[in-house]
Amino acid sequence: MKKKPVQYWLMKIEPSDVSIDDLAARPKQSVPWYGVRNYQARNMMRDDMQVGDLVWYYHSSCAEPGIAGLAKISSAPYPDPSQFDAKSKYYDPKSTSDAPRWVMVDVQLVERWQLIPLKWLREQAALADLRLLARGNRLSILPVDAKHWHFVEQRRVLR
DNA sequence: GCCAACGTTGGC
DNA sequence: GCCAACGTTGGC
Repeated sequence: MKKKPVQYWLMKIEPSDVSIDDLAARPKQSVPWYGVRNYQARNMMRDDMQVGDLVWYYHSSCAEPGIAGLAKISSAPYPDPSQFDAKSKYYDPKSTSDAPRWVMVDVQLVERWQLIPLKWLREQAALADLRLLARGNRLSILPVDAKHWHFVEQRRVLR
């Protein structure tokens, strides 16, 4: 595949599953992003992500939703083994090893941040069209525009 | 191909 | 726990 310039992503995870502190404590500070069962999110991992792309590690479904830190894509896409595990809640009986339906990537910690609350993001006029903030957004993986990325990069430490 | 029913997400 | 929004499923 042709190498693209670095791209930016937001990936949601429940901190009760793997919080940023859990990530920091893991071997290689890396986590396999298993369990995605949404075609749009899968397609982004399979077709668009490149090793080295940067990621906002986002805590969702918790008391303080927000961006918990910076991570990066640390592997090419590969089949998600949980789709073949009949005991897994992510088991997909329609998927075969010849034609795996679900893929995943590895995500590695770059830097823990002081949490950037969702509430703060919503207050920034420059982020008005950030996809995370769009009404009814439920996708667990979202692309982030460079302009939004850089805005947060400049402002997050000045809050 | 339509669309109602259902399950899930995720903020509050 | 509530509920709006959305994706998926399956009957027709």
